Amino acid sequence: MKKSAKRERFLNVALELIHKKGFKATTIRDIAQQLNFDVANVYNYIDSKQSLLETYLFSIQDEFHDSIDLVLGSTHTPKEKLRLVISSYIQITAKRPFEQALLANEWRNLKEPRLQVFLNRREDYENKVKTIIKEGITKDEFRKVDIEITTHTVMSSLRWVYLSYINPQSKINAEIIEQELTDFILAGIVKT
Amino acid sequence: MKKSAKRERFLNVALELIHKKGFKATTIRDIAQQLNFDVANVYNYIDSKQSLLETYLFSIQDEFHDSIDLVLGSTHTPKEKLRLVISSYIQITAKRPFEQALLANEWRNLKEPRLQVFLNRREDYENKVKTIIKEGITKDEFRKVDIEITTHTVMSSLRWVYLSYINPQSKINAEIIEQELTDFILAGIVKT
DNA sequence: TATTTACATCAACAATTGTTGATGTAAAAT
DNA sequence: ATTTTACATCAACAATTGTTGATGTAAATA
Repeated sequence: MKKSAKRERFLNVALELIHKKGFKATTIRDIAQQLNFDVANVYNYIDSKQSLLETYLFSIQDEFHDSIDLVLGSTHTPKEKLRLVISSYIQITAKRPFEQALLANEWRNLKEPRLQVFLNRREDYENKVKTIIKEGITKDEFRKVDIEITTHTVMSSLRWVYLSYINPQSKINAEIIEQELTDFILAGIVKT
Repeated sequence: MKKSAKRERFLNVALELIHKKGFKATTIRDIAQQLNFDVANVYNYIDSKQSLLETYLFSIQDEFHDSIDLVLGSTHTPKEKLRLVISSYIQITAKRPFEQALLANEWRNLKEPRLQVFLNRREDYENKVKTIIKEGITKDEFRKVDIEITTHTVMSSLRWVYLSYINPQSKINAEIIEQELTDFILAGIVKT
């Protein structure tokens, strides 16, 4: 699949539609209509409806991995590492809120064997966060929290953020999200 | 619709199936097959596929509202109120993890006008949490956090908990979830 | 200039979907 | 004893679905 301006537009329109209606509820005919062209023409842009979803999900998943790998490879303290992970997570979300929404809500619609690949990769990411938290506890920077629970909680705390970037009438100032969220999460973990 | 033992079983089997496959992906034929009876027989238990989803969602949504109303009507301090809300939220989740999963993932499949009712009611709940946080700030028990962001974060921190009650191979001890989560959330809010 | 490429339309398919009507039967209520 | 109720089966519907093959055209490439 090439990357032309037309294809770029196609992918964006389809993405917003899938976000709005949900993947299953969005038909190829819906996408075609939204773009004002024939149903069959959709297949000049994609191989299948499934592959379309895969494109979105694996692309943004890769970006998340790249960013956390950068942090993991650094020499910062655990506290600084966690702060950086939160920061980069929010930055990616700000840049690609719709794909992040799919990541949160539509991954179930993947089919095997790609679903398994996706889930393994997601677990990888969680394990990387876990590593940071473990290191923080070992180095006595973090309280002796339950690692499983804390990892889940940290991840979940971040998962709603895309909403404030998608919804234009959101009263939430996107700029202060990072500060507030970082404060909140670190307060729950860091030793005082 | 009556409440017989057979209907009870039907609702439970359908619920787990819908949770596992997703609402859209679960067909009436899937449900029938899982129960080992004919497709048409399903309609002796429900009016429509839609109404089935509504049954689950509004039922557990009501329970959440009842429990937070109890807390709001009490004379506790904001900190104690928040602790009670978290506690009752987790208890409901523990009792009805599959319905909680639908609440988190499948509400989009509701159709108008019921979708609007659901969303208004969900906003109501969030506003009730907001009220507690506001009160905590006013009474100087909580830090001067951003109310919108904090409410979202608190709610999101709780939304993953059903996983540990559904997944039997979860390494997470269900008993300590409440303690850890309460600690985490309060640490992010309470003034020290 | 000749040819490949990207984008577009039309018609049609096979499969899957939620739902209904007709009909039956055993148990419960009258 | 009779009638209603709860639960069950069978066959069939109309609508919607993802996808394909045949065909066209304008622009980019050779």
